[in-house]
Amino acid sequence: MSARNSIRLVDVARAAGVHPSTVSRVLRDSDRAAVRPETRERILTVASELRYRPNALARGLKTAATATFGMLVPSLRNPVYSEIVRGAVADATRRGYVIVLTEDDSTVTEQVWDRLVEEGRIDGIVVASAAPGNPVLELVAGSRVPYVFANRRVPGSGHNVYMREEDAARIAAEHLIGLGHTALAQVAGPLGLDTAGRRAAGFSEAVVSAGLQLPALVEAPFEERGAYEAMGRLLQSRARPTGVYVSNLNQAIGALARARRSGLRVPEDLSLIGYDDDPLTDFLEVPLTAIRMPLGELGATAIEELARQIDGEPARDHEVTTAPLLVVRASTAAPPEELIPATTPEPSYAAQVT
Amino acid sequence: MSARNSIRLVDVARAAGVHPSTVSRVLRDSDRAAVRPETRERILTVASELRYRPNALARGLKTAATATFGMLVPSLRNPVYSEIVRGAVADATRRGYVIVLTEDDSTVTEQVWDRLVEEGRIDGIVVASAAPGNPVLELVAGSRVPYVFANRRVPGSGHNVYMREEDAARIAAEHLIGLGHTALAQVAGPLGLDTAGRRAAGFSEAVVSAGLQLPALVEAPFEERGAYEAMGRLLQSRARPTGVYVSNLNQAIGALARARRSGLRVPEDLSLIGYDDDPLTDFLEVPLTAIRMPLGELGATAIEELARQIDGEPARDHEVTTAPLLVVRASTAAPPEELIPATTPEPSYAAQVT
DNA sequence: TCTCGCTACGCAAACGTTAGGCTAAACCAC
DNA sequence: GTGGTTTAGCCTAACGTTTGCGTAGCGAGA
Repeated sequence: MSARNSIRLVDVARAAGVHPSTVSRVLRDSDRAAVRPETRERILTVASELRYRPNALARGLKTAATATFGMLVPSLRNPVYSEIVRGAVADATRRGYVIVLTEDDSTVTEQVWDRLVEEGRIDGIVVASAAPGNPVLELVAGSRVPYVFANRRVPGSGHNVYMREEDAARIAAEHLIGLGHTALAQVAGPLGLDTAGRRAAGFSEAVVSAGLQLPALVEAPFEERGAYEAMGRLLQSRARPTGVYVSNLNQAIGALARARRSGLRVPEDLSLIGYDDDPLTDFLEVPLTAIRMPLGELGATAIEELARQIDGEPARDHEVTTAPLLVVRASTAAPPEELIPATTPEPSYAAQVT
Repeated sequence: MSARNSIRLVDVARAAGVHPSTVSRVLRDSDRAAVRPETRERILTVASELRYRPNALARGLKTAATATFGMLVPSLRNPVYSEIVRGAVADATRRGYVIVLTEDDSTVTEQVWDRLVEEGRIDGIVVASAAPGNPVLELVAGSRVPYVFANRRVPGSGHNVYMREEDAARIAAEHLIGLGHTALAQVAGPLGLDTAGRRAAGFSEAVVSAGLQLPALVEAPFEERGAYEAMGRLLQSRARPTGVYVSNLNQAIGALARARRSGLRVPEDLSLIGYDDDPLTDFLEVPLTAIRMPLGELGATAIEELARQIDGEPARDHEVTTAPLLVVRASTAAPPEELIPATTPEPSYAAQVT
């Protein structure tokens, strides 16, 4: 048992000449408790003079609330999740919560879940690592801790906080179409992942509803090498696309590398539009036109929904409605053949050029 | 007070027909307690059948230990800190700890400190955001929670976990010198920061001890724009350098942009070597030769030192001795004039080419 | 004067563990 | 058979809060 140094409630009570319960009431109930203003004042000043801080464990034990949230992310290497975490941490801090963060690499999922949820360390949990087959799905179902699936939805769960992936894909499609491209394709992420699936569907739908052919789609893992190979397949196909939407930053980088190695100039021969904006993309070999998503807001909204559930409100889905932002850089331009239709106006969503 | 659903110690005790304290002893003391193997077995099976998990708050209240560490990082946007956090989280998980993560943006430092330390939520804290004037320095001094300064040292604290920044800078210097450069310079970070200062000193020292002139040094903040301008100043100086060491990834990117805009070819006219490796640097306009640091190990070592302090051992400094790794890419080459000395061998540290 | 109803606080029992001390039985040697 | 030592497990008091309930004291109405 380590050193117990700090001031306790009873110390404040003694110093103020009242019973501990009165101190607790003054400190908790704000001004609803029946206590003389004079007494209240005395307690308050004594508490602050002694620099009293309530012990979180004792309080938590009594109230069954820890003021702590858990958060599971698939990887901190991915700046997308760093940004979501930032938003969540900031919002949690504002609300008086702290966040326990773990990388959910599935070798430790269950162990970490026990430690956080079953041992009562947290009041709620943000799961950003949901994917088909992840054991966390069963764990969530078998418990009654407040929870939220962030970014990656779990269909039917009613606990999803997500962004407008389809909109993002549509904006990408419209950007390419607006530039005059008609031969479009996409490098998609693993379609089993909710986000990847929605981006892919959104892109296809936007292209088709513009009257163009269903764009070719190649599925690839969310990293450079997979997209490099996927891009290779796209470029070898008979109907070589002039505009390609790539579903993730790392993929975009791999795709860019492949285009270069195929001797294609970007954007002169091939337009590339990516997803997941990052400051670094400004400095790529070809600065990447990309869609910037409201990631911080996603994280904050996840926390907000947890707070709602803790307030006793029923869980619900949240769509983060802040519009995805088209950031036009150098990787997109008109297609090589001059096929630009006369009256295809640039769409009217917000666009920022950096 | 929210729902109390889970199995408690007394439930296990009742089911096993023993006193709660016996259950506690069996579960805690492993095999040192005086309890019949038969009884122990019964308790163990009952506990696991009921899926008993001890309540962390109650246990923590009693033992004054939370199995939780706090961690303060300056920014999660910086992948360097993401990587340190990854290492720390992984090691903490292995040791049975969880990590509460916060971005220390100094508007909330004190509030977060109170919440974590003064309210007794954590057993120790990793401070990766130490910088002169940061209020956390006083808070640490005024408390007796176990703590570690990671990455950025606080001189004289005896609680530092840090990497061989000087070595990294020396390796960079030797690489440039080995290529034949004699006109060297560096873009340094804010010299008040421990890491930046050591990198700068290490570079200068290595250059001077190779018999070359003290290299020019320009100080700039750790971001693209500052380095862009710093690089401008370097390039305008009379003795324009042919080899430049840049102290941080973002700075390197800014420096690269500036070189390009000055019409200089990298590496033909100017060699650039950076710090802080990142997968993305492979795909920059000019893939960046850089020094890769053992960031994950740094994070893990910080946790290890916290564990040591908790075991009652006196705090001490740790140098992460894993050698910085030179990753040679395309941004460094021999200087434009053929001045390569005949017998300057490439230094013998580990080098990886990607 | 007696009750009633406030006001302002005290009392004590929790919350779920852990750990020091104790006791009863069993064992051993004499 | 007695006394001393183990062995195996129970009893109880914490850890620092919160909170339902109890109750003095007081003024007011009858």
